[in-house]
Amino acid sequence: MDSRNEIISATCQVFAKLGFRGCTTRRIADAAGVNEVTIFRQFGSKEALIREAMKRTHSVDLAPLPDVPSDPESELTSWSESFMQHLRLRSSMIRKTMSEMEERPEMCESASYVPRQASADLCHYLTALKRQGTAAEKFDPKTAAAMLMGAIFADAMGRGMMPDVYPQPEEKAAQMYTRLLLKAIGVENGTRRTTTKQTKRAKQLSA
Amino acid sequence: MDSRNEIISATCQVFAKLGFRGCTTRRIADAAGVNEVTIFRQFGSKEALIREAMKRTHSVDLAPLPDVPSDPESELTSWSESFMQHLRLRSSMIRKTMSEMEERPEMCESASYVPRQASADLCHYLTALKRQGTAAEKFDPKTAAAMLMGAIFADAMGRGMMPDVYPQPEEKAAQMYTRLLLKAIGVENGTRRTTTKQTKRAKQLSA
DNA sequence: TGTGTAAGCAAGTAACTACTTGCATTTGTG
DNA sequence: CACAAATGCAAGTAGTTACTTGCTTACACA
Repeated sequence: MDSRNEIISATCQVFAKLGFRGCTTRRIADAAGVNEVTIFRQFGSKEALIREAMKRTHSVDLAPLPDVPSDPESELTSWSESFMQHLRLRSSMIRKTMSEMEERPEMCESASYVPRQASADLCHYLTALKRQGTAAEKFDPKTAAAMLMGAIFADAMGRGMMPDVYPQPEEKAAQMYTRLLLKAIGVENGTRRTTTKQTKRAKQLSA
Repeated sequence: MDSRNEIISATCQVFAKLGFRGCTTRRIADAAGVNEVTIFRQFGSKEALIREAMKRTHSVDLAPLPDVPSDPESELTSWSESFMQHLRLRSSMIRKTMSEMEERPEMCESASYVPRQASADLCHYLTALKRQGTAAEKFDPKTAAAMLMGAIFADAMGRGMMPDVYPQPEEKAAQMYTRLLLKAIGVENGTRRTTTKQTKRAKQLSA
């Protein structure tokens, strides 16, 4: 039972580094400190192994977004920061998955779970802001959500390749995108400073 | 000289579909309708071939953005649309390139040329809007540029995989992101309707 | 103490990889 | 016509790939 986990986590590492074709059973065995045959005895085939490994990788704990918004700027900022952090930590894996998906559509299902969930959560929150009247402008929640998530996604994927194209400092980027979005939908940045508790929570989440 | 071009364009196709490791000399030869040895006689090695092919792929004609903004909404929208179209047409190639870049950093230079250029152009335009006073809000041009480009990039990369996450209809998406950004930086959508000529140009560019 | 299960090891299979060699054929040019 | 360069074809090299087989070792549990 122990070797099984060893193999799966090794598979994730190797796959993130080299993609499907580069993720050979030999390399997995070496990384896992396991004999190559053990892989086939445990999982039957390379494909089955990778399928199994993908299931584990694509699961997350995203920062929650309250049902009724009370401090949009700090709530949204901490959500953005946790989303950004999630993407950054998995950027290699995400790049590989996106690249293989056309050739192996079955990977799509598990891979798209997180962004789908994030989009739904964010849409729900933005809709609440709109209904509350906190957001003064007319806007389409789905478009606004796609814009914020897109900005964060592109930053997480592209900054390593071209750091000068993205805002500085890196740690403030999520906040800066969030503020821009809030302005776009007409949310005043009169952050309710009474809710220090919430600000605290935001900070610990982004850490 | 003809077989050379045939081989290079075949390489681009195969690479976009299967990535570096999947882009075998056998497959390239088949796609080019050429004997495999011809590849080695012409280019010496697979690596040299792909290097050559990448040079050709990563070149573009992006819609120009005027030095002095006159109709921000239509000008920016047509730019966004052409940028989106460019990304969509090359989405497979871009995905593969992004995936291989960690393993083959030499590909980065040619691949990052277009987004760098686009970012510089957009920043320049947004700065002009700010200086003009057309943009009422305080904002960082680089952040704003990264946000619009990020939204467009994520849409171009992700819509095929999860269409329900992105705004509908697809053809209006670039415009919707652009409008949101303009609101964020405080540009009134009082499009100067006198400049019908410009609107026309915008439409033909996006077609 | 005996037994079953999971693991290691060594070796081997058939297919595929990048790349090479030798020779025949085409093609454009003087 | 003659010559050279570009290409095709058939075959082969050495390495890698996914996956298999047969046999041995180690450990848990009864």
